[in-house]
Amino acid sequence: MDEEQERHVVTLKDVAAASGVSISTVSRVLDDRTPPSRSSTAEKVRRVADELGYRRNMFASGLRRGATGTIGVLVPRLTDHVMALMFEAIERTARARGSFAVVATCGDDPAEERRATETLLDRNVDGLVLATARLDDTLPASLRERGVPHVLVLRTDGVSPSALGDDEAGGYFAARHLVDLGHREIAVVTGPWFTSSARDRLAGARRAFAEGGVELPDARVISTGYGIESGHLAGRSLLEDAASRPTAIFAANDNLAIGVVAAASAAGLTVGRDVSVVGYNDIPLAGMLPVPLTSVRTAFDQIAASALDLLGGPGPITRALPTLIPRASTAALAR
Amino acid sequence: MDEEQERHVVTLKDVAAASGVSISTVSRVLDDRTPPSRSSTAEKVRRVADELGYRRNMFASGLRRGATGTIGVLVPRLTDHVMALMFEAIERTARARGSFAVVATCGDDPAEERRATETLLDRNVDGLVLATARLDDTLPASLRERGVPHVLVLRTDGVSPSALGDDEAGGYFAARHLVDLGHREIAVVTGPWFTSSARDRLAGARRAFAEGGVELPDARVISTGYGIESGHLAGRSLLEDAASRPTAIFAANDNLAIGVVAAASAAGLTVGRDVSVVGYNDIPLAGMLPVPLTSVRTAFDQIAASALDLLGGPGPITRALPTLIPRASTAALAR
DNA sequence: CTGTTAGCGCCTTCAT
DNA sequence: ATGAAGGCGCTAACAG
Repeated sequence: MDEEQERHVVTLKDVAAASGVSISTVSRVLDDRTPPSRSSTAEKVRRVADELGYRRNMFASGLRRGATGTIGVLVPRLTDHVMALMFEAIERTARARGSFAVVATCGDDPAEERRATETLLDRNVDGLVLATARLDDTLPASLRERGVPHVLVLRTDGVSPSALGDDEAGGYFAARHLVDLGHREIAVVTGPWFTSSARDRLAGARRAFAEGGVELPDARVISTGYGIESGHLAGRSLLEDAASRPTAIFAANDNLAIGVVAAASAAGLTVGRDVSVVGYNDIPLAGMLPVPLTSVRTAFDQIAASALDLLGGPGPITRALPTLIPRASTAALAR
Repeated sequence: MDEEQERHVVTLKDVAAASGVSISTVSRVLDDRTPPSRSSTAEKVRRVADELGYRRNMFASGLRRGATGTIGVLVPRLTDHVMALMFEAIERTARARGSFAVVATCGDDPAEERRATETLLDRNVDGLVLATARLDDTLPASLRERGVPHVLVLRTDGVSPSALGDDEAGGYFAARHLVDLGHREIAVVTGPWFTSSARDRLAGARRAFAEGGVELPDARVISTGYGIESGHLAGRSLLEDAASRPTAIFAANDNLAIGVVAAASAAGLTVGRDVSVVGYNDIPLAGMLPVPLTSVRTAFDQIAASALDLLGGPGPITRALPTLIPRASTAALAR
């Protein structure tokens, strides 16, 4: 019956009138940044605000405060499972800390990346989380100059505060696993050379190979995209010639691994028997494939937590240790 | 050298001062909602604004205008590929129309759904796009009462404006495909019974079966979640008994299909030879599996466009026609 | 078309 | 601890 009243947006003024105090008192009582007062006035104001269904107008509040409780996240695409996992982890963490995470996607295009960054900045975000860093990228540098709080995740430019997985260690675990299984003819399919993750995972693999006395000729290293398609192509070129075929492949990303597996199937090879494959990130799908995929699990939640920590104060580069998850796609080398 | 100047945020006042006109003139010239004036003053103001690097303060603007150019999107989770595809389509469409899409995730929990809705509303979004509708859900009804502009996508409650795929038709296409291939022992694994998509896809399948004179006993219908895991379980229970085993399975979602395929592999069956499997949505992964998956392609972009149209004026329920994409996972019944 | 005037809802000195 | 007053940056009436 009192529909009109329902539709009216409740402001501080309404709460003040209803509780018989001034607007500023209400504002202070309802300020969530300071420890809540236990005075009777405060109690009453809170109760009235609740009854009336008061909700702070973020625009007015943000305009006045400067800060907005919003952090902007930039990812290449959300349809990349790794990025979706990363964003969800950031969103969860932000929410737990009382912030809201908004995301923008920009593909792999640096120009689009800048545009998206400005869009996010236009929305007065308190800080920026970038999962898009290229080693040759100038965006982080320009953010540093402009004094924009930001942190890089998953990939770094080597300078800005970054929350990463320990890709070198992960690469080492994956390669070491294959070496331990007796493989000596091993290929590595890694991601785009402009990402620190691709380089570091390869570097870690090289270390394991050196330890195990395994050669890694250049022809056995393919740097490509991070999509399934790329893995498919790489797998085909590695597996087509039966004579030079490796017995194991480390794909520096689960998508790449899935592509490699598809190529192996197409070549009539059974993964886990004829050829071993290790992926990276351990996306949920990895364990649910027809042949469950051995992978290196990235600690997304830990990375998200570090990232938000680094947004607060200036900090260095952190690296969360990953874990090898062995499954059926890797097996001991048939002698 | 003029770092200080760089750090200062440029406001309308600055632009006004620099161009020798009043603030309101600048405001009007820079108003992107009206056709841009070609007068010399306007030209000059635009140039100055550009040089100074003016960017509208969305908070101040939003506070004054009421509208914010932001639409809120609610999905269960972004790690569900279907939802990631849907959101990306909405984001693209929104951007093309000059809006910005923000997303919140809420799992499958109605309470969380309400919380997330309020969070989005608190951010003064101009409208809400919900991909979370349950048939028994009261949220759309409450949004209708409160007069909040909203549209449902992919799933409907049957009342609020909705932009859907034509799930009945899609279910028909999938089942008809199997019938045409000669299968008569067919099972259907569909999604949660509280989603319109699960019910409609099953209804479409039933129509195809009826047309083809194929029986669908209750034991051959499994309603479950929309995750890979659910598909795996359903597949196992359908395929474990060789005597009663169906020769084909329609999974009303690619995740379910992937789970079914994994179960088939585990049971020593080769998909496409021993058992045919059809999925739904045609996520990019579907075509890249070891055995490429036959699927029904959902027109996400078309759905996104309809959704934003419906947000404008009140409208009915639209259904975008899907397309069957036949691949190697389905084959003619070996006689 | 231009400028002047009043706020949008909130926060924050500054007094009390 | 409270209230009064001013203003964040922008836009919408209102006059000229």
